[in-house]
Amino acid sequence: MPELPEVETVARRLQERLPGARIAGAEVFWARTISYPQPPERFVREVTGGEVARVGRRAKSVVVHLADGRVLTVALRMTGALIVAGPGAAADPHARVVFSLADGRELRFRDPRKFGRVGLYPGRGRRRVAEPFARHGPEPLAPSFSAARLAARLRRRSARLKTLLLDQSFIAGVGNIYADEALWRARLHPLRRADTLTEDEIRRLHRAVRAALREGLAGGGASYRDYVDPDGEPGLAAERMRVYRRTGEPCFRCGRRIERIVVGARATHFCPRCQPAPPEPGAAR
DNA sequence: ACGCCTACCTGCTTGC
DNA sequence: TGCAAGCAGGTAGGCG
Repeated sequence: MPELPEVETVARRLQERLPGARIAGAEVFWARTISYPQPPERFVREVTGGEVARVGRRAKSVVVHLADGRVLTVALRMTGALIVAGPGAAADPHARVVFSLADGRELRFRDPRKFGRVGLYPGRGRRRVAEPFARHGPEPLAPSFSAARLAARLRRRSARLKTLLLDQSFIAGVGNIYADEALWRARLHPLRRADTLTEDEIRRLHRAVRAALREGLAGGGASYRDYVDPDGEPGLAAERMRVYRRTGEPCFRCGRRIERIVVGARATHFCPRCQPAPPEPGAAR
């Protein structure tokens, strides 16, 4: 699933080739992909004529900043991909939204499972449209995301660590894969309650989240199967995962077999020795 | 605030 | 070999 490192990688690749491009038209093949504005015809009308200024990322969304200040947001969700196709490229049966660029290229949003969302929002300032990232938490890789800041947020919460890491209003950009990887790095059990962490454990978690995301980023965001970059190239395989989907395989740190449990309906992988169970009720093994 | 559930979706894997 | 069931999970929204 595209999480922060994958989305950031996509955004950087697009930043290399999209700025200056003018959107000559758009076609929507799956109406529900458009989150705003509605109906899709209005989205098409309003996006047409836009010029790409730069491409960035917020949370797990690619954010295309247009020259007039509006932003085109693309939430890749599970299987979404943004592809830059040259003139004459074969049609893609999974394309949900296709932007034709004035230079003859196409920017395609392909998304087999149709979970992804594309929106066009006014820039800051005027208008009272809900800002698309109003409820999102801090960016974990931002310099301002300090251990102290994380500590302050954790102390207020009693939820389980795994649940919190997946909560986009708590921290933006972490998904199921990097949540498990970060908890393994921090040697923290996924069911630990946030407000029970010691200062040292908080520091470990802070470091671990950032290290896991940075390593994913360094690998070109290659953590999942459906990933393709804007050239349509698949990422590297996910060999660097320490626990994710390694159920029954030995822990890289201690050799103990990795276990899989379900937390909040999400598959969760951890090492029962390195990540000791919380001494709370129901925390058997 | 939290946990739990359902819905949204389709492709891949698993099991018989 | 073929086919059906189940799994995968990001996020919104509803309920207790």
